[in-house]
Amino acid sequence: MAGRGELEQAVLQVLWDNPAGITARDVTSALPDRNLALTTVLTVLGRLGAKGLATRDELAHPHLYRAAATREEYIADIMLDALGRAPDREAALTRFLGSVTSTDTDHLRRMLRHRPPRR
Amino acid sequence: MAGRGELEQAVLQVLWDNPAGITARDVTSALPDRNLALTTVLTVLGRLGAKGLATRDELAHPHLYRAAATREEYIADIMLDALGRAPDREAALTRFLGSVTSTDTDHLRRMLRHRPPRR
DNA sequence: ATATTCCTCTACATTCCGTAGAAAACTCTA
DNA sequence: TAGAGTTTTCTACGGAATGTAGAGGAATAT
Repeated sequence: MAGRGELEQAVLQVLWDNPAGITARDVTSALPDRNLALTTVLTVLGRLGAKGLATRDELAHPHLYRAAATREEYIADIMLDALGRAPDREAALTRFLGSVTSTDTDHLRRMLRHRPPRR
Repeated sequence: MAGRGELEQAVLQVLWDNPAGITARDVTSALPDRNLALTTVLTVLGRLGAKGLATRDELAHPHLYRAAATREEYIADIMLDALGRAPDREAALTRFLGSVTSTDTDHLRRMLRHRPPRR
């Protein structure tokens, strides 16, 4: 269950930008264009928590919220989830490689060189 | 805009399993557990068409429906979309590689060897 | 021509999301 | 310790997406 909504995404971004934790009020301030009520942000944070995408430190007052996973973990999870739904992983990976930029393939090559194949 | 619903996914699967095209009635038959009305399937097929995920041959009677993209293209698109939302593509790819199976990395290595780096 | 099958249009219930007020709980300060 | 201010919870509502399908017109078959 991924945070699909626009606002949920925006709030997640704020959480990722504040890894040390952030209060609901400061999340609101971090999204000035939206002019959100504090309770709106609290609702969204609660929903993100219910989805396992955010955690909160209730010992702190006001509560501190954090993203449950890093941005990269979140992205990688989406990618892995998609890949996992492919009946033929290799074919999906092939198609993926075919659409990725050459910079990406360069990165991949370098990374794979540093993690040599299991033998 | 991805076909996010459960039923839409199930119908997409049927379309992928029948690349030559399939009638709405046969889609219904392919999902016996759901016991769906034919019109339900037609509605879903229409929605998938509106989303660009399915096409139909109206010259045939009954109409023949097909997936607009292969399963692999669909999957790869989701992966690319996720990757595109990463501020740091390299970091996301690194995390992705870290979670993928060793079979997957073997495949990737082989594929990358066949598509040498642009120089 | 008529029975059968198919397709379109319309509709309704449910769930998710954006949004926020009312009221309870907590904290600070005089 | 009693307000005052802040924070959190609960409840709610409107709009969109989705699952579901009937009514009735359109196409086909016999």
